[in-house]
Amino acid sequence: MSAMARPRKPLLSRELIVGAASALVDAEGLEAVSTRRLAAELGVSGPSLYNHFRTKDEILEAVADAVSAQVDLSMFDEADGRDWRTALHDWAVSYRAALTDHPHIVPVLARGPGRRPAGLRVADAVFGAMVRAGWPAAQATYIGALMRYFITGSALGSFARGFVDDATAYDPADYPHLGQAHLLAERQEQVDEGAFETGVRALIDGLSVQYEAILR
Amino acid sequence: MSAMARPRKPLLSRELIVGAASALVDAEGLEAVSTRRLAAELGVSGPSLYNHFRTKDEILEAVADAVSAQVDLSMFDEADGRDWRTALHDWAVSYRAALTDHPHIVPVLARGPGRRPAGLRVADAVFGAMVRAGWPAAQATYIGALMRYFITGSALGSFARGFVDDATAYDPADYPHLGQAHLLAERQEQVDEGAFETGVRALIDGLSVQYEAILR
DNA sequence: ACCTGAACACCGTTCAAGT
DNA sequence: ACCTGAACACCGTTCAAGT
Repeated sequence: MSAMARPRKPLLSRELIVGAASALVDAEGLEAVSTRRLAAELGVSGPSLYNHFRTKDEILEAVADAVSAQVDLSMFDEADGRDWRTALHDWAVSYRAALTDHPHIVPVLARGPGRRPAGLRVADAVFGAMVRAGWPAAQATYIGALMRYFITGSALGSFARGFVDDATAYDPADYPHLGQAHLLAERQEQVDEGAFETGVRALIDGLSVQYEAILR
Repeated sequence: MSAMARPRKPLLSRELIVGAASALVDAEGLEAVSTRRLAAELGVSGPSLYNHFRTKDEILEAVADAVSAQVDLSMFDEADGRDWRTALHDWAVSYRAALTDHPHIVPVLARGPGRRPAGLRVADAVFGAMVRAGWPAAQATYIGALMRYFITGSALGSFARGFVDDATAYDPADYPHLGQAHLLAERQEQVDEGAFETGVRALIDGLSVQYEAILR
């Protein structure tokens, strides 16, 4: 025995590392993830991780990609036959659900699709479906982008979560219309849900107006 | 002379610190801001900052708030008389401009208004103007939230910036519709601009539909 | 009150050494 | 190939000491 430097079977793998990192992020947040802590969780020493990932950031990117992989894309299948409006709405709901399931990784996801395979698959599916529905390529690109803006923005900056649960923080002399802002903290999810649903509906209704104009 | 522990006039102030931090964030990004580095920029030692702010995070919050303070709110003045649609659009453009002027601080801003005075002033102005225009309080809350989602999401996750400028990164077999994705990196600002303008227009058009329905 | 240097408990990452 | 401990150059924050 003694100083077991290399076992015959690898102790780690990318999958193992991503799994432990995901669990740690979900349980304790992004700040809890240090290479030493993550390695300890896996029963190895810190530098071992560098045999499988080049940087800590690559590990977090992989965690984010695993979340993107949970987004349902079946509504964009050619065989599905859903109207582009319905498909876009259902996708937005599925996307948001994936993000609110793993809120702590959203800041990483919000940086853009980058090189993450699942994130790119999402962008590809939306673009393809919009083009098939008759949108010009340029607008299809815009739609993929703007939906992403809204969905990640909503998951990241949850409006209500942004307010502090403390009446004294909001002097009515300073903010005449926010008298009950501290109440928002209590009704957090309701405000988030309502704003999200209202926004998705508005976006799709508004896009419909442009769609009709394009088809004359 | 020798070990000057305390001068008769303070070397630092909150304003001085926020100014130096803003400059550093703009020039080199969030990661460049360490308490030691920031202090060096101000000609003092690291721990000095803790006489004026309780944590480094409070300094970054103050930097974010200074950006919020640059957002034009005059379109929401009662005397301005602009239609709520026009006011919302003009405000969104002003808000986005403030964020793209200081892109590195957006991740901090996107966390929500929290206790930042200028951020709260923005939320207050939007809410007040929507209520005055005839929106019920609940919808006015939603509108403030969803516009913020979209604007910060757009500033944060700039779609095009998210793609890598490297043709080999995107195998057409994996992403059948993203064949020219690497081209997006070149047309970065154009895609961002187009997606933002399309999205704002869609949001406001869609809200108009709901507005008409509410007024019967 | 406001600054200092020293110290504490951390970081991400590199690297020679082991099997 | 894959793990280790030691080391490097950092972190944010606390605190006693100085004026």
